[in-house]
Amino acid sequence: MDRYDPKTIEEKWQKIWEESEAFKASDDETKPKMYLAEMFPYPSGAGLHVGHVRNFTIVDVLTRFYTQQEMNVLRPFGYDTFGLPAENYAIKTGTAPQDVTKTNIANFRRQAKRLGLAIDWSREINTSDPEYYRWTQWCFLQLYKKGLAYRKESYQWWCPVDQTVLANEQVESGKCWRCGTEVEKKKMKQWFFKITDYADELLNDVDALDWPEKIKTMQKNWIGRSEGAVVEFEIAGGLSEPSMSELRRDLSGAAPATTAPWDAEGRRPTGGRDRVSAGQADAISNTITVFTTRPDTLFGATFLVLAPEHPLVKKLVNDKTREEVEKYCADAMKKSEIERQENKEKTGVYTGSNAINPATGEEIPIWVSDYVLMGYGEGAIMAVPAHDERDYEFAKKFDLPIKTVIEKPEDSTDDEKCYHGEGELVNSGRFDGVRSEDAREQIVAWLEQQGQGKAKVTYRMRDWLISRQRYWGCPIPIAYDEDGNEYPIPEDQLPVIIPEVEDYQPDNTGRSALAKAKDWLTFEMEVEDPKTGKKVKKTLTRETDTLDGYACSSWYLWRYVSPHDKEHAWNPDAIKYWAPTDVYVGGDHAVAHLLYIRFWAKFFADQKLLPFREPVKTLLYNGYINAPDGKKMSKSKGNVIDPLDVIDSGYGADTLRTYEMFIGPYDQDAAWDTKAIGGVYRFLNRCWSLVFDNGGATRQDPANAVIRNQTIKKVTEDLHRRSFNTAVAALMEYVNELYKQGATNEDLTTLAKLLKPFAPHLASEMLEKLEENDVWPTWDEKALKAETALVVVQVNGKLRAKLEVPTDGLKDQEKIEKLALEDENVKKFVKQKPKKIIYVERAKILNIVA
RNA sequence: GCCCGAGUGGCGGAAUUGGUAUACGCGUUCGACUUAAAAUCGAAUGGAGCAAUCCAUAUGGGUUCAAGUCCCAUCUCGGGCACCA
Repeated sequence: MDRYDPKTIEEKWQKIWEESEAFKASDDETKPKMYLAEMFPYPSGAGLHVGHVRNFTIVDVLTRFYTQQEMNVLRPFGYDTFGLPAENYAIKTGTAPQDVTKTNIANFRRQAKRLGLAIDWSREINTSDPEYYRWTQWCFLQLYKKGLAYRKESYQWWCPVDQTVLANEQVESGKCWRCGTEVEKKKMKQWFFKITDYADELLNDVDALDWPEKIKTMQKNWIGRSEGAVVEFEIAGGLSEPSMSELRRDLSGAAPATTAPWDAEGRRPTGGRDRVSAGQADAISNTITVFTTRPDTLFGATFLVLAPEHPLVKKLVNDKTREEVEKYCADAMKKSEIERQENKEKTGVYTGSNAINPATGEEIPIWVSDYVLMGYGEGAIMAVPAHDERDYEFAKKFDLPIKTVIEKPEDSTDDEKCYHGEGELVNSGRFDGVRSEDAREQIVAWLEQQGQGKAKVTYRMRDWLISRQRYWGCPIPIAYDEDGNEYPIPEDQLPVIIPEVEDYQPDNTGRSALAKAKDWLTFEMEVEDPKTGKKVKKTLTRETDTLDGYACSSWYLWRYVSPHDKEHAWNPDAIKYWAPTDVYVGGDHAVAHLLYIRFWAKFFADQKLLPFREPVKTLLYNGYINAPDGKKMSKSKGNVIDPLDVIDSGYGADTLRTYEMFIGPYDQDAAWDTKAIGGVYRFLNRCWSLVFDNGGATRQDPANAVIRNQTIKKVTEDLHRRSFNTAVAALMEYVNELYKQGATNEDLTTLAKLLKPFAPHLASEMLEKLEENDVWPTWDEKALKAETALVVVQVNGKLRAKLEVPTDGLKDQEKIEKLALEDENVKKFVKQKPKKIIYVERAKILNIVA
C-alpha cells in the first residue's frame, strides 16, 4: 500500500499537461466563452510569493471549474517587465535589464508551472518584448492622433532618488511609491494622456460594474466630481498697461495644451487643471476667475485668495507688496507637499490689489495663500469666511471681514463657528429669503446674464502624466527637429527599439540613459515641414522619455486574444469573441491600473477598435496573505513564507493551493498558519486513501445519495459566488461522511471531479484510477432530501424539541403541531392553549407562542 | 475631519431570503493501534451547572412569533481620501 506522494503525482501530471498543451483555448467559437485573467505579475528576482499563489489559484480554480463545465475558456499569462527594479539592478551591476528580465521570466514561468496552473502557455506575453511594445507605441500614436497624448510644461512630482517624474497615482502621502523618498516639485515639459476627457464617463459607468464597492468608491473619489460655478471678479482699477502687454508676451510662448477653462463645457470637460493655461483668460480680460461649489454664498465673499503659483500674482503686486509676496510664493513653491500639508496653520499675504464682488459691487482684497491649490479648479477662490471653515480660519488670522449670508435654521445642531449647511439667504439683496439650494441656480443664472459666471463641473482627477526619465521602459515614438517641433514615428517604422547602452544611470539634466545611445538618438526622416508643408528630409532627435509602465499594462488584456498577430495590436475577430474579460483577479492598483484600462477601453471603443466600453465584467479583489505574526511579510523582518519551500517540504502544490483557498474569504487579508496547512494536507491524504487504499469503493448500494447531491450543489454554488473557503469545507464534510458510511464508486468520482479545481494533480490521479473523465457533475434536486427531516420546535422562540418527521409529511402542519404539543419537553413550557402557532415549512421550524 | 468596510469560541472562520448560532479547519483532551514514538483512525471540545436549565454573536436600546442578520445610538479596529473651494 503506497502513501500519498505529492511530488511524484505532481511531476507526472505537470509533464502530461505540458506535452499535451492541455489548456490551449479552443478556436471553437460556437461554444460559450469564458475569459479569465489575473493581474500579470512583475517578475521580480525573488520569485513567487504566497500572494501570487493566492491570486493565481483563484483564477485557476475558476478556470478549471468552467473548463469542466465544458465552456471554451481562455486563461493566458504574461509578465509586466518594465520598471525600476530591473533598471536599478542594471545601474548597480551593469547587467542589461533585458538579460535580468529574461532570467526572471524563466524563473517565474518554472515556478508557475510547479503550481499546476491551467495556463494557455502559447499566449505568453511580455511587455518589454519589442513585438509587444511595438503595439504599445501604436496605441500611443492613436491617442496622439486624436490629441489625447500631448506635451506641456508643468510642475510635476519628481523623485530625487529614482530621478524621474511620477504620476499623481504613484505618489503616496507625499512619497515615492517605489522607494519611499519624499517627492519634490519640478517644472518640466512632459507627456500626458488626456484622461480627463473621459472623467464623466468613467464616473458614470462605475456604478453599473460588477466590482467591489470599495474599489468603485475609491475610483469615484479619485475622479472627484464637483458641481459648482466659475465666477469672474473684476480687478479694481484694472491691471496697468505695461503689465498687460508683458503678460500677453509671456503667454504667447506657452503652448496651451488644453483649452482655457472659461469655455470648458460640453459633453466632456476639457482639462481645466492646466497649470499654464489657467488664468490666461483672466489676465487678458482683466478679471480673476474662481471656482466655487457654493455660488449661493456669493454675497458673503469678502476676499479672494490665489494660489502661490497663479500666473496673475506677480501682476497684482505693487512696489510696496512685491518683495513680500514674491518671497511668500517662492517659499511656498519650494516647500514639499508634505510640509505644506503638515502645517495647517493658515499663512498668506495681501497682494496690494482688490477685486469687485459682482454681487455687491464692493471692493474686496486679493490675497495669496498656499491653502489654495493651483492644480484644482481655477487656482483661485472666493473666500466666504462665514460659511467655510478654511476661509473662516484665514479671516480670523488676518482680521478680514466675515459676513453671514445663510441663516442657520433654528433646529440646526451644527455648533461650528461658521455654518456650512443649507438655509435661507440673508444680506443677499434680492435673493434674501431664498433657500440656499434654490439660490445656487438663481445666482448662477443671474451671473450668466451679466456675463460674469456660469455653471461648471470640476474634477479632482488630473491628466495622466506618462513621461518617465528612465531607460527601462517603452520608448515614446516621437522625435523633434531643431526647433522643437514634434514628429510622430510612422506606424510602419515601429517599434522604436530600446538601444543598448553601457551605463544605465540617468543624467542629472532629467534625461534617461537612452540619451547616451548617440547612434540611436539622432536619425534622418522624411517629414512634412510645419511651415511650408513640403516633404523634406530632416535630422531629428528622438524623445528620450519612456512611457509609464501603466501604459504597457493598459491594453495587455486585449493582446492576449491574439498575442502573435503581426498586423494588429489585437485581432478584430478574436477580440469580438473573447473580450471583454469576464473575470479579472488582483489585489492592487485600485485607482491607477484599473482606471487606466477603463480609459483606454473607452477611447479605443470611440475609435471603433473595441466592441465594448468597459474592459472587465467582474473584478475580484483578493486580500493579502500576511506572515504568521499577522504582519506584512518582508525580507527585512525575516517572516517570509516561500511557496516553493512549502511545496518542497513535502506538502506539494495541491496542498498549498487548497490551503490558500481554505484560509478565509478570498477578498479578506489572512495570516499564514503553519499548523493549519497540515489540516488541508490530512484532508488530501484522506481523499487519496479513499481511492487508493482498500481497493477503492467499499459499497455498491446507492448509498450517500443525499450528501453526494448536497455536496455537488454546495460546491457548484459556492464557486459561482466565489466562496472558495466554504467549498473546500463542504468537500471536507463529504469526505468525513464517506469515512463513516463507506463510499460508492459514484462517491469517489464525484469527489475527484469536485476536488479538481483545487487539487488538480491529485484529482487527476484519482480520476485516472477510477477511469473517469472530469466533467463537472450535476445534482438531482429530488435527491437532496433525506426520507425524514428534523423539525425544530420552539416555544416563545426558544428551542424546546426536535421532531423527526417523514419528508413528505412536512406539509401537514396540523399533524406536526399535534406531535409538538405531545412532546414531553414542550408540554412543560406550554401549560395552556397556545396563543398562536407559527409554522415555516421552508425553514422546518414551528414556533409556539404560549 | 469626511467616506467606506468590519467586530461571532483559545485561534482562522461558517450561518446564502430574519428561522436549530458556533459548519469546516487549527489547537487542546481522551481512547484505539504500537515495545515506544510518529503517522493514522475514533470520540469530546462556547461559558456556568450533577442535572433540568440559564447565559453568550463589541455595548445599550428598539422592531418581530423569531435578530449574528433589520432600525437607532455608542465604542473599537481596518481601509481610502484629506486645505479639492
